[in-house]
Amino acid sequence: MAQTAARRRRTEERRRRILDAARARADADGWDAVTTRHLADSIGYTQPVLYGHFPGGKTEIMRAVALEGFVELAQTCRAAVGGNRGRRAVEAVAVAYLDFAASHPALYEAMFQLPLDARFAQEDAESELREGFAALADAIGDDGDGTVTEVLWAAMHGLSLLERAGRLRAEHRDDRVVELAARYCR
Amino acid sequence: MAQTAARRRRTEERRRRILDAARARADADGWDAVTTRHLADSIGYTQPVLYGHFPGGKTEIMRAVALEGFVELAQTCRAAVGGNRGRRAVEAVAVAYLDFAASHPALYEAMFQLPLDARFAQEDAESELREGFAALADAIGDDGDGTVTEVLWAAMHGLSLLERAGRLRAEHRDDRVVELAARYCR
DNA sequence: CTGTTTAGTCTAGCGGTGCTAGGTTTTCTA
DNA sequence: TAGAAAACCTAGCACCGCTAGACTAAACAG
Repeated sequence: MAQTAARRRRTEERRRRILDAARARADADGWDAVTTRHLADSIGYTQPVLYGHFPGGKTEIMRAVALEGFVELAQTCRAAVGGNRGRRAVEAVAVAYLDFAASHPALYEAMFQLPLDARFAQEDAESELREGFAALADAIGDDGDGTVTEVLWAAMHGLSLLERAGRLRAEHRDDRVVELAARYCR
Repeated sequence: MAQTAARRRRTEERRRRILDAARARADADGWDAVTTRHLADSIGYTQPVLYGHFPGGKTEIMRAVALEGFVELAQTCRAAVGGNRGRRAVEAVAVAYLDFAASHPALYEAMFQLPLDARFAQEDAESELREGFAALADAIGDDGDGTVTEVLWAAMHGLSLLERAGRLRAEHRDDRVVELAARYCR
């Protein structure tokens, strides 16, 4: 039985290594470069071992990475709001959000862009996602039905993606944040 | 020489069929379902023929489709603005933009999400993209340096993507448009 | 009309992908 | 220590984007 626990520990540890390897490779070279063969190589095993940990294959691995991303993003947004209120809060959360997306491109991509199962958001990630949403709503003091928060979220999401795609002028990033905050405080 | 013209016409026609087939298949089943083999089949030729028309392969085909999308989107936005001014103009353009993205998902994906060459936007599509951007700027009467227009564009872009991903409440779509227009008129 | 060049097209194949069936080895249990 | 169970690997499937080289049809020159 003691060995069983050790085994479980090893399993858990290897699961971690798979996710870390996937995330590292994805951040470096994009998700296309994350292949099951490379992933298996990087943990010192062969392909089928991956499927013991993630029966759903590459898709499930990406899902697991994305899920961690939702947790981190919600925490990041909460921390950014801190004691700020009104315009300051919106600016802080916007900066934090854009920084997060910019500094973890592959993670953000897994969270929002990859064709993961559509029902994904409604299950595991739902609570994490809602937590992040609530952080946003608090930041702008949304006391309505959440419509304003949805629009703010969409704006930050769009800014993240267009910035990364190089379609917005990088030198105007701060201006955009200011502009955004001015239009969404209260 | 007359035959040469006929040949060119046939070439042009086949190029059209390739693009149409790609776009149709992509809209139906996503870009992953657009394979060079299926594409060749659907025009009645074999794979290498595609590379005679698009030496860059699948990527170049997607690029060509995306380019047409930029033209259509710019026209759509211009038409939507029409004689409207202020808040009405923003609402009209937002509705048109979101409708466009929703009704041509694969086209929109090719335009903004697929990992096409980064320098893509700076070349062919630049003028079309700028045209669409100008239409937006006009709609909101942006007389500044374009920062506001960038933020509005990002908001619409984000709304499009989050809506399609099923992460916004579909029944609140009109509310979001109203909210958006209220915050970006003037 | 004939021979030659050129353009168009196909066959076959490369290296890569995600994924898996089935046999082998290692580890744990009794 | 013998047998059961878990862990792991080999080998292979069907598919992907893409291309070299052979073949055929059309255009041209004499």
